[in-house]
Amino acid sequence: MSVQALSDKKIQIAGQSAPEGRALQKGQQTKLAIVDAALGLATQIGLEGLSIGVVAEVMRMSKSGVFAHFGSREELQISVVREYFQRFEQEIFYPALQAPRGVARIRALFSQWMKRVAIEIQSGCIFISGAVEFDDRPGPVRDALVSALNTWLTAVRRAVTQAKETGELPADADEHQIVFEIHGLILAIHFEARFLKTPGAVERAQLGFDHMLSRYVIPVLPISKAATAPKSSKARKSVKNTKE
Amino acid sequence: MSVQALSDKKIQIAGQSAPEGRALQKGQQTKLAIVDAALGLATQIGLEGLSIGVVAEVMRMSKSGVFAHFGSREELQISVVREYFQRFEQEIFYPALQAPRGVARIRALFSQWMKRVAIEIQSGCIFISGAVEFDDRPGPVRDALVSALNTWLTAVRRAVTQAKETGELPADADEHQIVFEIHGLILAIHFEARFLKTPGAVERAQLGFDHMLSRYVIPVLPISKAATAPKSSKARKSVKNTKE
DNA sequence: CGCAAAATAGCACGACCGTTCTTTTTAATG
DNA sequence: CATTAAAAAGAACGGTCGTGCTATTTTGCG
Repeated sequence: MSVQALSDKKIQIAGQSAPEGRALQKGQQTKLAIVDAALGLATQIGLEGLSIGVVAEVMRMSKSGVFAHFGSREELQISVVREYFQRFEQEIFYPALQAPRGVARIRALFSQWMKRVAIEIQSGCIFISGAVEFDDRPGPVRDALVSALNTWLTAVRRAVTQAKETGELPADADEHQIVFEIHGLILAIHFEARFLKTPGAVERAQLGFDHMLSRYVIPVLPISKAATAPKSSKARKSVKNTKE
Repeated sequence: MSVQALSDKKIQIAGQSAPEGRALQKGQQTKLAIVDAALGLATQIGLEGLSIGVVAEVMRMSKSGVFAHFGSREELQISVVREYFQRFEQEIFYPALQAPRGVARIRALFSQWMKRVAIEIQSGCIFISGAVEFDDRPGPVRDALVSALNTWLTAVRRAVTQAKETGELPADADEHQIVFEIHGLILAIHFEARFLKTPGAVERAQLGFDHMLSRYVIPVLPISKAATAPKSSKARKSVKNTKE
């Protein structure tokens, strides 16, 4: 059975419960456990450092046992990227949605992001290590990484756009520029704290963020703070398309 | 002969010309060529991706022929890091020294740095990829990277300090904070341009830099622009300790 | 040229890698 | 409980890796 066929089977199973009504608890269950273990490893040693042998060792399984769940190492890596993104969503994006639209939500997003980064100073970030590892290595893993990153950055950009709509940020503010600078601060934390072990990186990023925002935020409230632009809002889901 | 003994011999040769007056042109010459080839490879595939076999292939040499020059892969990696740093100095730091002390030199440093980064969008930066690869992998390679990076960042920080001394930046400006933000912009270029292939990253970094500087720069000149603080200046060399 | 040392090549080793094929064990259903 | 498919293990493959040996070639000097 080829890798393609194996992959198709997985999709089929996941797609419509089971081919002949069979339950399939154990398989999916251990697969999730493998991805979890692989994710833990990948944050430390990177996606490229991830080897089936090491994952099998951690899982106390045979190499072929692990392999059978994915059909290829690449598929395992992609599963890890997807899982990482989901947790990213869960831990950063959704909590920030509780803050009201506008600058408050931008602050919440940055705050949550930094909270996560502070943890990742010890464990590492797959998006950052993956970006370096797959800089110029085309393929599905790179595609998965780019897709996840773009989705995330787009979500942050949308929060900035909303702050323009609420009137807290000037209409000519460039959301791409703002997110670019925010991203830079996050990357600098990783670099200085995780690699150089320089203390105070998180505080410096926070300071840089405050400086940057204060450059944009309109101090006096225009007409009414609650006068948000209504705008059309289609049904949305996940980070990519969100209701709120 | 052990790796240690081999390494000692190299040091001895490099240290005092030759053990018995022998000339050693060819060896050093090909060694430099190997490092050059390895550097070119490392910028693309990273220091970890660097294998003696691939280097040998590029050099049209045997693996053992390449190996003999370094005694270990690690030593080859360290040589690459050192060479990269020297070129970094040469292409960014020294040209920027032609600008007068103060904000002008900070601008020159950032400009040269960005010019280099713009090229590295295609080729890659060993400092960035190395930082990710050796995040939490102790050893001499990591040490070499950290040392080079700290030297460089310290040099940039010193330029900021000088701008405070010339009175162009306020005395309470935090050079570490400023360099942190500059570094973030550079990292964001790499991420967005090299990985995400987002256009306009260089321009965004330049804009972010201008914004940041304009937040600090004192618009009206205090007393006299030429009234620089004399300060004690010991003899200096290289990026680490520079006369000018 | 001839000779010694340096530079390079050749070869083999043990280790780990991803993957394939075959066999055994486990799990879920009738 | 028996049956059957899923899940996991086992073994082997070709490959690349860094490295250690030994042999050969090349280099530079008397």
